Amino acid sequence: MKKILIVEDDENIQNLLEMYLRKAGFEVIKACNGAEALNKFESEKPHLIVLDLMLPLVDGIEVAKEIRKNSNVPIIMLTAKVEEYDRIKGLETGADDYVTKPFSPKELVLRIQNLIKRTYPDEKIIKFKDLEIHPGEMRVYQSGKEIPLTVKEFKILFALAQKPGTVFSRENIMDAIYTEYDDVVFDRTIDVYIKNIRKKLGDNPKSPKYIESVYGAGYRLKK
Amino acid sequence: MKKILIVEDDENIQNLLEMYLRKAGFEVIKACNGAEALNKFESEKPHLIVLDLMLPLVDGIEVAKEIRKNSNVPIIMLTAKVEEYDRIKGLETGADDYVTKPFSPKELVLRIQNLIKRTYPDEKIIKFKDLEIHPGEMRVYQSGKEIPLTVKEFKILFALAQKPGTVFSRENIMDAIYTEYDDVVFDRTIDVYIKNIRKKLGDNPKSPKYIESVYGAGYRLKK
DNA sequence: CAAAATTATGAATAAATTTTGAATGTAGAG
DNA sequence: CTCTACATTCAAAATTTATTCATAATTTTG
Repeated sequence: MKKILIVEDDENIQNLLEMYLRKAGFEVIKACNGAEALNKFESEKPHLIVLDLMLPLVDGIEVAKEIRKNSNVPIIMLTAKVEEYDRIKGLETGADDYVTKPFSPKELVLRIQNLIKRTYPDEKIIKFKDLEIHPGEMRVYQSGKEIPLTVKEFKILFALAQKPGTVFSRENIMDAIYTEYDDVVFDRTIDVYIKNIRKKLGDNPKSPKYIESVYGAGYRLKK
Repeated sequence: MKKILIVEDDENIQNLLEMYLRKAGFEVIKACNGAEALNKFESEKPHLIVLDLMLPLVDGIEVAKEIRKNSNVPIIMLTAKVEEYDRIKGLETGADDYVTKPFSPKELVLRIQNLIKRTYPDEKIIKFKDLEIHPGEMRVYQSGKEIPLTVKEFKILFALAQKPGTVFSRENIMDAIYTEYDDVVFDRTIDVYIKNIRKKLGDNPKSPKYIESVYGAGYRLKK
């Protein structure tokens, strides 16, 4: 989960942004002037900074420069007017992107997401024995050959692969599969998923290569 | 290579500009009145328009307004005199920049290059199998032949093509299509777009060449 | 070893998702 | 205003997946 630092003295904008960003799944930290921004930057180490150009006391550009001395954290600059944008557009301000007020929160969120995605390249491919698990593609490859899994099957294998060797109870596994609470499913359903995954991977419960049954406890990947 | 539409009734200026622009690596289209300008704009989809304010029959401002109804293509307005510039400078004319006659062709070329750079930051043609996706022109070519897509269809295909192989949820896709937050659309609308894109590309959901359905998750381009 | 508990599995059924053709809504062009 | 293109919704059909169930197999325990 990515941390965003909002540096903005207008409390309304601050709160608006916070709301949208939280909704988009980000953790939010706030600062309302340059000094505070630098402090929070040091202590919280955010993954991205949204920085108002016009700040009390210290200019946003100065803040950006200061941060750039130690870090390449992506910075999105908020500018109040188009003229301001024109003023700075030629400058080396250290910002990675600009958004002009008034802005659409949705657009800002999109830009943030893009920049985050660009800066912190993707989810990691998990390798386990001859398996490759690609979360983005929702695909599993076995010795390079794709094994088509359903979404639930994929999620289970993915969950188990987070910690090979660790036992996952059926309840653990259900938590990984179901996003909603109300979806109560019979315990043994998991067994069927496991059976199907094993079948597709050519695995055998008696002498498993991948998925071990742990009697009375659950399942785990065999290390 | 960027296409510039010159709308100018003075043939000397037309030719002068054409020469300079070609030399600077642009493709040049010409029109000598408003009606022709609008036609060429439709058919040629230029990346930038140089528009004379004084035109026979229809005023340049009217042409600009007309174009602005459908497009944000950058427009540079040519004005004959400083007084004229004063007359229009406060108006919302839809122009992005103004150049006063007599002008130095070099300066105009510079301004065009700037505006192009600002408008089309790093436009890259995406190639995917036998498809070519041109973001600037909003066009898709299949084995060199243009496949006419609507704006939304184009945006979806473009979004998917950013990361072939990666699954895009319907929500992801909607984010790519809709810029405003309030524009909430029924989930299944995406399915219909996909259907239409497939139809136009001659793709088949059962054994897709391009767009794969991922049951329970979304869509992705088949790598 | 036998009883009890747990897991494995094939098959049946239920549920969910996708595909599609058609209907409806909407805005712009002529 | 009508015509057209596009966006959107709707609903039925086709497809795929999720879940349950019954029974067999296996493991644990005493």
